Formats: sequence, structure tokens, C-alpha cells
Amino acid sequence: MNRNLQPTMKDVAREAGVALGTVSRVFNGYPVGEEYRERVEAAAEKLNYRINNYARGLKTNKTFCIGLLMPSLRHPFFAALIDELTAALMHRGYLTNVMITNFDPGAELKCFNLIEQNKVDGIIALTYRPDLVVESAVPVVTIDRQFHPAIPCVSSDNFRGGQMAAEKLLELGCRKLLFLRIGPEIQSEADRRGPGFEDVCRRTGTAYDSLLVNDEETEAPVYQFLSRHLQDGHLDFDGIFCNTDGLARRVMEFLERNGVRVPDEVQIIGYDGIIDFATGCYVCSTIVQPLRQMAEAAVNLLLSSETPAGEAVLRLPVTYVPGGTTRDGPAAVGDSGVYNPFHTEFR
Amino acid sequence: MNRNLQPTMKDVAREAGVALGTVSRVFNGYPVGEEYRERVEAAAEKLNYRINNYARGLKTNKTFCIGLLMPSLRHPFFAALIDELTAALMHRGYLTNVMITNFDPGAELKCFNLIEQNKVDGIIALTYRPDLVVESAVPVVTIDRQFHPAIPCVSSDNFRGGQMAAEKLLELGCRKLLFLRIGPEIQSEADRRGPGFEDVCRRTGTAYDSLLVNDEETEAPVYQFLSRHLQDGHLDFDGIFCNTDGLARRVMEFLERNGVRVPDEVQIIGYDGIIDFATGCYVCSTIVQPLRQMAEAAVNLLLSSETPAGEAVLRLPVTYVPGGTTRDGPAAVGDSGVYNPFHTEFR
DNA sequence: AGCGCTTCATGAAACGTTACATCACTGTGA
DNA sequence: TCACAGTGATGTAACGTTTCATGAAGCGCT
Repeated sequence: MNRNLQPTMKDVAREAGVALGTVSRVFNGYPVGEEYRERVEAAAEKLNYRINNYARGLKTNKTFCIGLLMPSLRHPFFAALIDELTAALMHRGYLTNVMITNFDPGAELKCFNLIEQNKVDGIIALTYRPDLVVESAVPVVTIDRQFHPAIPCVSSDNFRGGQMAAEKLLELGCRKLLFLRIGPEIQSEADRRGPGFEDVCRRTGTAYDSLLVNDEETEAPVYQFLSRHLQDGHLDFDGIFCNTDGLARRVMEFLERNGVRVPDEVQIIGYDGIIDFATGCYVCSTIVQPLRQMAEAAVNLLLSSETPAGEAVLRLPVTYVPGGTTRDGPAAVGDSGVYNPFHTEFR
Repeated sequence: MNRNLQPTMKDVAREAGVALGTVSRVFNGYPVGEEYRERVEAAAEKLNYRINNYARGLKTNKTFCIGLLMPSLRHPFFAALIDELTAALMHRGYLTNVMITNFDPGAELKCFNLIEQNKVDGIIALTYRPDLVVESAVPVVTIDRQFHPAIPCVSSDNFRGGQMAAEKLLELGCRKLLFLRIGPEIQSEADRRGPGFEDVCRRTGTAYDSLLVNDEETEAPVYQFLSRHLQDGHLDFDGIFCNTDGLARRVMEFLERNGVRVPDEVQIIGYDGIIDFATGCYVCSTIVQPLRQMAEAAVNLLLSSETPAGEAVLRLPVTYVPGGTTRDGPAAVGDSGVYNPFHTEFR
């Protein structure tokens, strides 16, 4: 029959002199007589047989493939998250269909369509389209956005992260705090960073202000705001919490350019835990998200498909790490602060 | 029959009152009478029918899925490459199975096995295992490594890149050049950067030196070498070409820490074209690889599966971009040098 | 020896498609 | 009027698995 193509189970069965079903059972770990098992394994080895996942998937409706919907790969936070997710999935024998949407709702629709007809066993999505998630034919776990009580969501403990940032700044001697937030206007778990921060300020009676910019296009309002509070090299705040490491870093550079020393005069804490590829150091003092645990949790929730009890959002504990924009000094990753991209311990 | 499950072609056929084959032809773009086509489309719409790629794949041996084997996602160069590749594949209607090996040969084997039994239509690989590539049952296109004359390889024009670096440094007034190379000892297209650089030095009679460190673990030899050529704040070279942006950046910081001003006293050029996520600027003056073109080419080669004429390696043109470590000034990406991660133009 | 039990190999019937050989129907030309 | 293309719908046989009903073989017991 199909010479010159890949061998099939039928070929293995003929070679081993057993029935088709027996070969199947060997490959699925069902009990098979020792002698038969050996004959089958020898034949499979000899023919270099590979099981055909498409035939199997057709029959069983399980594909061992998960769709991953992410907004970007250029941003180190998303890249690291995808890295952890693919690793966790691979570890359980799942393949990952990665789809990058570039924050484009149209692209998200296209991805969902492709994913559905490709019959993945589930989807892990960091998406901006509640409608698609809710209507999905396959199970979904979302990251950072809770769309529906029955759809599990994994995120870091953003509220606690905000609290930690405030507590840390106070502990380091700050007296007048500022919260800066920038990003697209979509309801997400990340919105709890500000409230956490303000909670501590209020409870400790600390003076604070905040600026929320719901804009995806420009950070200009932030710099205008800071300029207004700048007077001959002195800023009106001595501790700043930014909702993102990127913003923290840029605010730091803005202040330094305007003669405000960081961390001497103003201390800054960001959020995410992003590491600079060249130095291997955190780009700023930061609340780091437990990426690996989040990935593990997302995969577990998706594959066990038991709806978690109560509210369907899992908030994993964050940690604070000094990174040079606070007075508690930098914390280098790796030996000498020199990052080697081929340095696997780094993962 | 299978109520409560996804509708099948049979269901659509019954609903539309046509034969199974007719439905199939509609979905595959074969000529079908207008009236029939409409009935089928209406029925499919009504039942919310999705074609089952696993059944189709079983029958046709085409899966519209490509395996992507990459060493890392934490390094911005790989992340950007994967981004371009998934985009190019998606654009052609292909899904991408991303697998990260973390430079681990054992993991590479595991990935190849998984990929083969999952019946992808082809593989794009940046791998360290010639054996697996050569023996692969499905077509492979490699990035940066030519393993076999019949297996296409895509890379940037590394030799020309090396030449450009040297030419640029000379043009900017350098007189004593240095080439620094670090990385694992594997034969790859990147090895041509040094020879290109040296080619220009030799032809112009320029004084130059080079240091090649075949080590994946540490860059210490580089800093020892530089220390030996440092004397009270003066370095023995005034132009350095590093085989990597990361190295270039770290060398810059090392020199600055030792009182050597960059780019005033020493100018540095790196290779890759990596952009800092926080600032949106190149991390150093650099030879940038045409990632998008490389991705397009890889996908084209893989999907057209015509073996290219002659030598099977495609070397795409690089460009030089000033990035602050040379005297021709920085070139910011985007308007104000401020990078917004939600800024799609950035792609 | 014969009975019931367990264990385990067998063969065939799906799974949801595509592709191919039929066949019904229309229209044309002699 | 009839044969003959040509068009296009139909039904069926694969594709490579899993699963299930069947039945054979072995074993312990009466």
C-alpha cells in the first residue's frame, strides 16, 4: 500500500505478527502480554514508527496542543511569560500554538477562528476581547483579566504588590508619594495596583498623589505632570510607584535629565520584574511577578479543567526586589552582574 | 448521532439537503452550483460549523502547521525573530508550534520527536544539532547554520556586516581597531563577522587585533584582555567591533567604569540591532539584521520547498545604525525616543 | 472432566474529512 | 429524435487511529 511514506500501525502489526489493536494498546500503555509487547516494540523500532497524532486526535478528540494568545513578543514581560508557559506545557507533553495579536482586536478574532478549527485542547489567553473568550468552544484560562466567573484567571497579587511598593517606599524614608499609571483603558487585574498603593498611604496617613493616564499612544501627560511639580532641580515627591517597569525606567531618566538624582532625592519602584538583557540586572527596583508559578497555575487550571471554587481568579504572591532606583541598592542577578545569554541558570 | 458535540460536515449536508461531497467542495473552493453553495453556506452558518483540521490533516497529510525550534525567548533577538516568523506564517494561514530548547541538545531531540509525531508541514530551526536536521522526515529551513547543501539556510550577510563595521569605524576616524567575539563553539554563519571585519582592516592597512572567546559560560577573558590594554584611563584601541549587541553594551559599561569615555575616546559597534524595551532606542551602534526579510525568506523557502539554486544559504543585506556608542550620534526609534509598549507602529 | 472466571488478543466499526468513480441531467448537432 | 458531451451532484472508499464486542486460552474449583 503506502510504501515510501511513513509506516503506520498496520505495518507495525504485520511486522510483529500481531493484530492492529494490540499495537495500539502497547502504545497507549494498556496491559499487553510481555511477549507481544516486545515483538511490537521491536517492530516499531525497526520500522522507525511514529504515532500519527492527527489520526489519534481525530479519534479521541484530544490533540495535546494548547493555543497561546498573547499581545506581543517584543515586550520582555510577555516574552518571559510565553517562555514559562511553553516550558510548563512541554513538560506535560503538550505542544503550544503561539499566536501574537499585536493588540489588534481583528487579529484576535482571526486567531480564535484558526485555533478553534485546529482543535486545540484549550487556550491560554491574554486578550482584550471578552466576547471571544466567553463564547469559546474550548476551555480558556485568561491571564490578568477576569471576564466571567466560570472562566479561570491567573494573575499576580496586584493589590498586595501596590501595598508592598508603598510600604517599601515609606520604610526607605519617603514622605510624599506618587502613583503613576499608564496604559490602555481596559479593565484588568493590574488596576488593583493603584488601590493597593493608596490603601497603605491612607492607612498610614501619608501624603500622596496619583496620575492615571488611560492612553495607549503617549506618555506625554506623565512628563507634563512631573514638569509641573519640578522646581529648580527639586521634585515635589520623594517616592514614586509606577505601574510598569518600563514607565519607571523612563521616569527615572526623565528626572535625571532634569537634575533630580535617583535614588538620592527620589526613589522609584516599578512593577513586573523585568531584567535587562545586556546586564542581567533588574531595570529598576520592582515588584516582581511570579511568572513561573503563574504559568504553572494557568496550565494546571486549564488541564485539570475543574472550575476553581469561589471567584475564579488566582492571585499569586509577588516579591519586592531592589534594583537601583531605591536606596536599598541594586540586586544583581547572576554572579558578577554580567549576563550571558547562554547562561542557562538564568532561566 | 453525536449530539452535544461540534457539528460535522454530515450535519451540514443534512441541514442543507445536499450530499456530503458537496459540502466538502464548498469548503475547498471547488466549483459548486450557486444554489447549492448558498444552501451549504447558510446551513454551516446556522450550525456554526467549523471544519475539523485533524480529520482534514489525516486525509490530506497537510496540517498547515509549522514547527519553530528556537534556543531562547528571553533574549530579545530570538524573541523578535520568533515574532516575525509567527507573523509571516500566520499571514499565510499557518499555525506555529513554538518550542524553546534553552540550548539543551536533549531538549532539541525531544522537540524533534514531538514535532514529527505531530505531523507538521515543516520546521524552521535555529538549532545546535545537525544530525536531527539532516535526518528530519519533514522539510527544514535553518537559521544561521548551514548543515547540508540540500537544506536551505537563511541568515544575514555576516561577512558584509563585519566589513561595514570596520568601514564605519574608519570613516569615523578610528585608527586602531579591535574585534571581540564571544559565544559557544559551533560553526555558524555568524563566524563570518570577524573575517569581514578583518578583510577591510587588511585591505586598508589598518592596525587591528582580535580576541575570540569560545566559551558559553563567562566573558571574563574579554575584560581581562581589555584590562591589559588599559593604562591610566586610556585604551590601546579607538574602535571596537563586538559580535553581539549585548557584548558591545557590556564592553561599553566596562570601559566607562574604567574611565574611558564612549564614544569620545573609543567607539563601539555591535551586531544584531537590538532595541531597548524601555527607551525604544538601539542599545548601541549596531549592524542590524533584517529580521522581517529573514523571516519572510525562511517561510518562503520552507513553503515553496524548491531547493534554491547553488549553495543553499541565503544571506540578506544588513544595515548600519548609529546608536550612541559611535560619534555619529544616536538614532532613536519612534518620535521622542520614548517607547510605548502599546505602540503598534513599533513593529 | 466440566464449570465459571479472568486475562488478553482479535477484528471490525467508527472518527470527520477528501477524492474518485458514478450518474443524472441539460443542451447541442446531425 | 437520438447520441453525445459537458456540467456538476452523489455516494463510497480511503486516511491511521481507538474502542468495543467477541472469543480463545488458562486457571482454580467442585
